[in-house]
Amino acid sequence: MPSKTFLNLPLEKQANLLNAAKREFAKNSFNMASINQIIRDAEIPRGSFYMYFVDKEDLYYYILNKYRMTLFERVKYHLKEQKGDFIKVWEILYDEIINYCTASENVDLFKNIFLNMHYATEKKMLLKPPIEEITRGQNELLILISKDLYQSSNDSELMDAFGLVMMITTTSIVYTFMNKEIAIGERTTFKRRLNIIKYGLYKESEN
Amino acid sequence: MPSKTFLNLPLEKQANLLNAAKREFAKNSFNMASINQIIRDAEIPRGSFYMYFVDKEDLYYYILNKYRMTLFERVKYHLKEQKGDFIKVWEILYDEIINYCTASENVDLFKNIFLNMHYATEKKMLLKPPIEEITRGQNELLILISKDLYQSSNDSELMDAFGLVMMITTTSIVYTFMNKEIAIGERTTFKRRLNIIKYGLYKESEN
DNA sequence: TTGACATATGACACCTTGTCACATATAATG
DNA sequence: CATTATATGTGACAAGGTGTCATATGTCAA
Repeated sequence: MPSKTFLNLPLEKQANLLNAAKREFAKNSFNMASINQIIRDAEIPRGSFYMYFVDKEDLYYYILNKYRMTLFERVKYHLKEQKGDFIKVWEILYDEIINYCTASENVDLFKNIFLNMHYATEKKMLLKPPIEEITRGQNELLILISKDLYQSSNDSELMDAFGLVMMITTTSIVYTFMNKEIAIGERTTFKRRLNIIKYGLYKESEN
Repeated sequence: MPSKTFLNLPLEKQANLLNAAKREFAKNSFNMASINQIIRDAEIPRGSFYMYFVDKEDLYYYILNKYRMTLFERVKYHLKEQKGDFIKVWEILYDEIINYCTASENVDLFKNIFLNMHYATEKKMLLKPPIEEITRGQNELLILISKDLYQSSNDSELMDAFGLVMMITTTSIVYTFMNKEIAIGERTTFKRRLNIIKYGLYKESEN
C-alpha cells in the first residue's frame, strides 16, 4: 500500500506517477520494469518515489488491486442481473474483460499483467488483507448466488465452484494474450470448458 | 537451452552448476535469484556461465523442462495403468506430486517454482518447441485416452478436457504451497472440483 | 518568531548483469 | 612434430539498477 503521503498528494500528481508506472509496466514485464524509468518519465526525484511506495512491488499491486476492486463490483452487478447464475456471469464477464483489456490503449499493459500473473500475486492480494475482509467479500457474493441452481447449496462448496469458474475464465483470457493463432479458437474452448462444468465430463451421470 | 559447450561438460560439472542453481532458486524466487550467487556457489567464473546459458531465464527453464519431461512420462505411465481414465490419472498424480515436492529436500525449490509459475512460463515452454513436437506429445496422450468414457470422443475436445483437469490439479497443488491453514483442506477441495468436472455443476442434466 | 512536523531531494554505496579482449586448451592437418 | 584452426576458460569493466540518508524546504500551530 502507498503511504499516507502519496494518498494526500493532489490527484493529478498521483495520476501522473501511476500513469508513468502503467506505461512502464506496459513496455516491460514486472521483472524488467525499472523504477528508474518510471521516475524519469514521471519527473519525480528518486527519494520521493520511496516516500510514496516501499518498492516496485508495492506500486504494482496497488495498481492491480484497483482493477481487482472494479472487477468485484462488475461481478456483483452481473450476479444481480443474471439472477444468481454465476456461470452465466463469467460468460458475460469474459467478453467484457476481453473487450476492455484488448482495447489498443490497454492491451500492452494487460498482456503483461495477465502473462506475468502468478500464484504469488494471488497470494499477496488474497492473504494480505485481514481474513475478515475476505469473508465479507465472499458473503457479499454468496447472498447473490441462487443456490437452487446447483447440485450443492453448501456455502463453502459454492464458493469453491465459483472460484473454479473464475479460474477457467481467467485462463481463457490469458490464452487470448498468448498468441494470435491460439486466440482465434479460444472463445470456443472457453464455452466448451464451461459446458463441462455445467454438465460433467463423464458419459453416465452417476449421482 | 544450454549451449553444446555445457552439454559437453562432464556430467559432474553440469550437476555442480545445476545444483548451485537449484539452491539459489530454492532460497529466492526467480526474480530475486542472482546469477552472481549461483556462480559464486558453483565456483565457476562469470564468463563461463554466459558460455553455457544465455541468461538466468535460460538456466531456469532448462531445469523446469527436465521436471516437465519426467511428469510427461508419469502421465503416460498412469494413463496405461488406469485404462485411459485421465481424471483418475490426475487424482493419483496429485498425491504423487505433493509427496515428491513437499519432501524436505525439495520443498523450498518447488514452493518457489509453483508460486512463481506464470502463464509466460507456460508460453515459453509451450510455444518454443516446434508445433510438430507439441502435436506429437498430444498424440502420444490421445492414443492412451479411452474415448468411450467421456461425453465427447472428439480429439480436440478431449485434449482440452485433459488440459482442464491438469489445470485444476496444478492449482490445487499450488494452493498447498500457499500457506498451511489453507493446505489442510486443499485435498478435499481438489476432490470436490474433480467431482464437478465428472458430473457437472447444474442440478438438471440437460444434454 | 520559533519550534515541531511532514515532505522533498539527489548524491552515494552497493549490487547486478552481460560483454569482450585475451589466455589457454584440444583437435586436426600437412 | 609444428602449425593452424577451433573450442573453451577467464575476470576486469561499463552500464545500469536499487534503497538510503543527510540535508533542505515547506507548513502550521502556539
